[in-house]
Amino acid sequence: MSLMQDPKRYTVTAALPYANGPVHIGHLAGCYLPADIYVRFLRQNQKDVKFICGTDEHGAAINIKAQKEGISPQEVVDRYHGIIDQAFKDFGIDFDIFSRTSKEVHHKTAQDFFLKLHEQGAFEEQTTEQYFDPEAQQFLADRFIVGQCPNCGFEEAYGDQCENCGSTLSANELINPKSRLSGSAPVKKETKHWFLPLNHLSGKIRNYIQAHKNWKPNVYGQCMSWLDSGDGLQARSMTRDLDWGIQVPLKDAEGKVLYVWFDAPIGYISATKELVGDDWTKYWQSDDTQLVHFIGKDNIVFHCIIFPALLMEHGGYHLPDAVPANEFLNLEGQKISTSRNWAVWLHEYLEDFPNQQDALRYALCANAPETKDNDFTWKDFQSRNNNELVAILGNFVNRVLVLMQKYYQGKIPAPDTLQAQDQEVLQNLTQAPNLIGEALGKFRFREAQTALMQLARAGNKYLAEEEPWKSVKTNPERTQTVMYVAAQVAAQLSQLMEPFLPHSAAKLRTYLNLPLLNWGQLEQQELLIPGHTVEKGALLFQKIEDAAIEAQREKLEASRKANAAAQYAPSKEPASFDDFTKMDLRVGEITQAQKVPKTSKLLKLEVNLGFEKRTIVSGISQFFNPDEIIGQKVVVLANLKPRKIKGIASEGMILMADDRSGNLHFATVAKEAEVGSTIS
RNA sequence: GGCGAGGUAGCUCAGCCGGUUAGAGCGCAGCACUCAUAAUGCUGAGGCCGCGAGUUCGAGUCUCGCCCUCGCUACCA
Repeated sequence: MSLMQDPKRYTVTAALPYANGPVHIGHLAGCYLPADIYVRFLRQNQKDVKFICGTDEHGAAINIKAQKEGISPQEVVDRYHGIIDQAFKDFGIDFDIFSRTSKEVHHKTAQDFFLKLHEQGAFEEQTTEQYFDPEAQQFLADRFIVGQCPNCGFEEAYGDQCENCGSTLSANELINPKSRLSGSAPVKKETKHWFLPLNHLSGKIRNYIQAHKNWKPNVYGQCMSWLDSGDGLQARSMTRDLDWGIQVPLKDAEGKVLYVWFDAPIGYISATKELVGDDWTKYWQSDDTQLVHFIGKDNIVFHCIIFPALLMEHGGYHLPDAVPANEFLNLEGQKISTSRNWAVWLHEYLEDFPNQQDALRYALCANAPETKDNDFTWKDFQSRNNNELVAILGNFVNRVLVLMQKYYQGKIPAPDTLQAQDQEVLQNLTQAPNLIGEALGKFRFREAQTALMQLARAGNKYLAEEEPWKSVKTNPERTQTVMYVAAQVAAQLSQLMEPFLPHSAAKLRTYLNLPLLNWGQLEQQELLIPGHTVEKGALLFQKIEDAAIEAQREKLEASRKANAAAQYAPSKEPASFDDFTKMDLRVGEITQAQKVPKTSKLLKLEVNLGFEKRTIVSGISQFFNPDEIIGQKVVVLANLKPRKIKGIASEGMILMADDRSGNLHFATVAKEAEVGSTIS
């Protein structure tokens, strides 16, 4: 989506951060930094733009966090809203509004939106059985149920996933489920919910997506993948049984709230209302507005399919024009993980590197995961800062300021006749705004920032070739010309840096006594007229020493060690001898093995137990080839109730050792043990 | 297993509506310079463009198959 279409105004949103934790560099690189750069660029172009964000404060995870810490959900979201808001301010992420979904205007907006859809008959009511806590008298969201993981035996698995083995679960699969509210055993009870059927919209959605073939391949591809998937688009429940969130505005909906994924994107709309009042419709319901959603790749489906579907059903809305989703940023080769504390938190970064937010902005933009997952390393961060920001950009500016002071007491000299090389540099200056602007219009932030840096490189090259420190002794007129040209480069940099490095750009402009100019004005060559005075200034960027980098790596290393230590599965509850004797454990021998078609983990085994042969389906094919395990002696749980897996009746279970890396090994017996032997 | 996105110099990444000798930054090796945070500039070495077929006068660039990484999804009792 380029600026060429020249819409009347822009609505730019950045994904609402979830208010149950602080934000880290992955969030910044993937979403907020590119959004901020884009918006600063639009503003510098005098565009009518509203940059919208805020915290997403509903949903079960916040409830849980509150319970864990013994405080109210409101206290949780208040705390993290504050931390996140401050972090964004510190990094210069310059929203027009940073709101929150707990605001009244949002509750009202979301409820009205829901009611409109309801009146239009957009929802299907469905009654299903859900777990209900009789003691707390409420239905339990998946995350409110704990129980034993059917995969790994972990006792504290949640109803949506097991944090020990990482598998995705449904609450019905948990063994001995317990309510996290009261600790009591939940009962199944019927409950009604409002589903948005997406299937009848699939044609419209497909047309909408296909009208945007220019979207990034990762975004377009994932949308089409959803539309083309075998089952098509499924109906999704837009409500939940929960007491934290936005009440479903219907009579028969006591204790039910809007699903966070319904309410969160509407938060963009509410925040716009809060910001501009009745004018909000211009930013959401007018086709001469360009609507851009910056998100991470985890949000693609919601922003490209579900949210547009909601807007379509409601009617009257302009649909998103661009969704420049980034991929993920890894940290030192590993996935960023909040729970494993494998992250660089923004607020902590600033404690360690005060006033160096532009260094991080620069490094993250230079290495942004625009087309694929990227890796952030502290060493790369250091070299970006030291070799590029300090050595190329900062150094060039400093050279100019120092020479200007030394030769002309800060007064811009009048140029003599411009030679070819002077004109070439000046021409570079007039072309740069377009070059950078075009890249930004296409959401190519790395490319844009590289073009900016090229200008500083050109400045250094120009000084090295013209050597004003030599000519000053022999040819004052020539020196004046060279310094005049060099000063123009510094001036242009102070303007073009603004979207990327706003703090340093502002500093530089004060050194140069320049205001922030419109992007359109930057094509004029003479930003600094002869006679204009510039200040002595100071260094724009600081070098980052090895010790500081080492300290950060040690911090991560500590997390790594803590994680490794915690990786043993926790001990289980005591069991009685009776419990144990219920298990019929036998020695068996694998006599046949073959892959189950269309699965990645399953092997169909035939196991000889001596008195009979059993068919057992086992999820081990990622660790063993069928051929290799024929003849393998194994321990079999023989009296496990048979169960059909992928249409095959599995009559027992092979016992496996599951190590801390998740590798499986056979629990086995001495070779001479006879098949069919009992184990006790 | 299905779907999607990637696999290009030691590292991080561009390039891909097919077209002469494949690019950038960092790192590395030389040289030059000293105004500058020992900063800068120049030159150079370094690439079976994941593997194998095919289409074409011509393929990182298109088609098919395979391998690897990441994501979604099915599956593990």
